[in-house]
Amino acid sequence: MDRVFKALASRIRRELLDCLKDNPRTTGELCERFDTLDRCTVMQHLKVLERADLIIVQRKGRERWNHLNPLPIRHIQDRWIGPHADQAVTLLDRLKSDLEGTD
Amino acid sequence: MDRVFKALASRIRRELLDCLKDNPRTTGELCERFDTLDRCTVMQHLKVLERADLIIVQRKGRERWNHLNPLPIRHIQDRWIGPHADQAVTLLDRLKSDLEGTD
DNA sequence: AAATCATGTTATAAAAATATAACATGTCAA
DNA sequence: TTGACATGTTATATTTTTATAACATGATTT
Repeated sequence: MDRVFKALASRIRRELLDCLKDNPRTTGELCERFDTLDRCTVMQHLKVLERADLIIVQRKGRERWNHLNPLPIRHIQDRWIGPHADQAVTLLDRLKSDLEGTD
Repeated sequence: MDRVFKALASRIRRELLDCLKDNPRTTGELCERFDTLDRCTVMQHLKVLERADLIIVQRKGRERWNHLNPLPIRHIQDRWIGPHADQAVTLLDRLKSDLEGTD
């Protein structure tokens, strides 16, 4: 879970995952998409994502295809994000009843 | 959104938010809870959380009470985490129909 | 087989994050 | 009023992350 949260801390890495959301892409395609960065940097970001299991790598000949793996995201949603986000409902309920209490 | 993701990258900060999930606590209480860290470090972590709007600070005399603000978490859930986590359902559907296709 | 393509790795510099030390300020109790 | 309490800020050292340069490897095309 730690690796996933750390991986998602970087905007570039989130955008990489955005790119992969609908379709897998080759490493080369991603390097073109983020052409303001040195290729090595993109490689390093991809490595962070891979070590967090956020992408699955598939080699085909000399190409490397990167697939989004949504399961760790699902996992942090269920285990951390969700329970904390649920407090927003609790908070709204509390505000609501506080307001009703003052009517 | 960037600040929220960066704030959540740190395990210590996530644990701070865990502490605040059910009840607000004073800064002093949090420093005691994380007594392996220097108080200045806890202060710095709290500052990151505050600047990400993940906590709301309420001063009462010489005490500072820190309240979890769940709304930014809700926000990243709805805007980023959720849509990407939904791919897990899509992925499972795809695997399922792939399996059915091979029957 | 040689050249090109696609990607990978290591080294290193710079930037960012994290930790503590030291000093400071405001509130409360004696 | 003084001392204790609760917290805040700045300076600085250390660690981690992020960026590029340089070199390397395997697959494909010519």
